[in-house]
Amino acid sequence: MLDAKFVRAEPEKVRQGMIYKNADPALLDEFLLLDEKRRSLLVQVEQLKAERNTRSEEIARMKREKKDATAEIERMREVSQRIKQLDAELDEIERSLNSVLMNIPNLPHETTPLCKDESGNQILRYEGEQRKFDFEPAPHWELAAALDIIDFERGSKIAGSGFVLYKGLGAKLERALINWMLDVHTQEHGYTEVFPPFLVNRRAMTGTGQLPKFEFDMYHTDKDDDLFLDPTAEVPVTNIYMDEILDAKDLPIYLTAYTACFRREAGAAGKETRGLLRVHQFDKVELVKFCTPETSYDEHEKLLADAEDILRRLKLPYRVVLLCSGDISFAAAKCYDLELYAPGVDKWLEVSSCSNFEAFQARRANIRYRPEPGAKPEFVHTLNASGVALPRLVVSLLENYQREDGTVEVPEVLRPYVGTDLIS
RNA sequence: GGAGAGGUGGCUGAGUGGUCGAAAGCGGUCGCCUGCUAAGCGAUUGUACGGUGAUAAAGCCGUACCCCGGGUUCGAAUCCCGGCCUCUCCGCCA
Repeated sequence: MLDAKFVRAEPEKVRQGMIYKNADPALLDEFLLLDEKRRSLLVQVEQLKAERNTRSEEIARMKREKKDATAEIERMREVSQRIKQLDAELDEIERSLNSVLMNIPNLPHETTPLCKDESGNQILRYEGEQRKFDFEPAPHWELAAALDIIDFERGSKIAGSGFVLYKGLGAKLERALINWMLDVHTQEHGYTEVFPPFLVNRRAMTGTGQLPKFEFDMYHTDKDDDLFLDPTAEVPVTNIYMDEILDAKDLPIYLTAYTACFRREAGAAGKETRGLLRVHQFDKVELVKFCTPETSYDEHEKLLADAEDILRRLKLPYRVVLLCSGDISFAAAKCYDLELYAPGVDKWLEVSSCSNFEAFQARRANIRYRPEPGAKPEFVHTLNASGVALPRLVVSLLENYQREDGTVEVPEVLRPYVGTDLIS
């Protein structure tokens, strides 16, 4: 969330940012009104409480001196009643205030293009060679079915549409990609591997910004547990340091994690979701960084490079897109997308979002650091990138590495992990 | 799942209704001392919110916070209820 003091001091900046992020600025007006109310009520309650405290001391003194305090106690009863009333009112206002603030998005960074829809996205560059085919490239679902490495029908049978059963070398390819990506990030990019819970509680989900706005997008266990399935490893990993004060000398912290990711993707169906393009459960290797505000935009560029490195080593054609204000997520200030080309479906597929959240998540999750010993704690900046998401990577890989006979070559870097150079 | 113990400041740990934002120690910061290091001496040392200060800072004032949420009471770290978490023992289980 945004800093309430900042919102109060610079409402017009907030309003502009909200408009460009397609948020309703009425929320801002509501905030300002409630904030005003809260402060005037707070002053009243605190005065009464100050009175209660001094009179309470007085009563204690009288009792010690064995004097009769009945009259004083009688008057205190009224004061306490009044406090109880005002406290209840205040509590309600604070609840609404908080809920309003939680629904105000992060503001776009100055380098994020301002535009209300995706037409403002900027394709920064194309990388890698587009393969020239001398035959018609098949879509991945045909390749996978013929090779018997992915069984879409049986996945649906046991869980529902959007759930995939990998089989044989398909399963092994999935595992190989996960292991290889983790190895690259830990051994060459300086990340520490973590393996977090796949379910998280409401607090964690709120910390990274998925809640309260997007509850409907997530799988949720019953009311007794009130747990959510990770939609991305960003959630458990970013919240590792929830309510902690980190030491400045430990920053930046680089973490990488594999998790399965679960998304309801409600309402999505049809052509865009065929095969592996959009599924309810998928694997992903995630990169998460915690750093100081001064370094976060440098770290953001490095993060992008780390994610890109995966695609480069696999020798797949991709492009880098700078997202505009209207297309970046609720919690992000700036975001690059990496899109892989898939010749079988002839599409650019998003396989990574590389975002800087600045202090937005840290403020919600209460993740701070002490710039130097004795100094006041400040909020860290958090960043994350997919490094990368598997299904669409597999799509691009199968479709780019296919041969005319329907077999698929294994990219060189993966051969030690898959144990073969050809899927046939 | 059953039985028990417990959750207090950055950490350890005292505190069973008013004089407690909380003893003591450790750690941190500043100063002194010391040829260096270690030790020693003195002082200081939580956070949030609000008021005032010029909706700058310092300062000053106030309120809240002893796991969380309720309750009892004129008054709660302390008593009562619910929840969460940790530990020990038993049971169950991969």
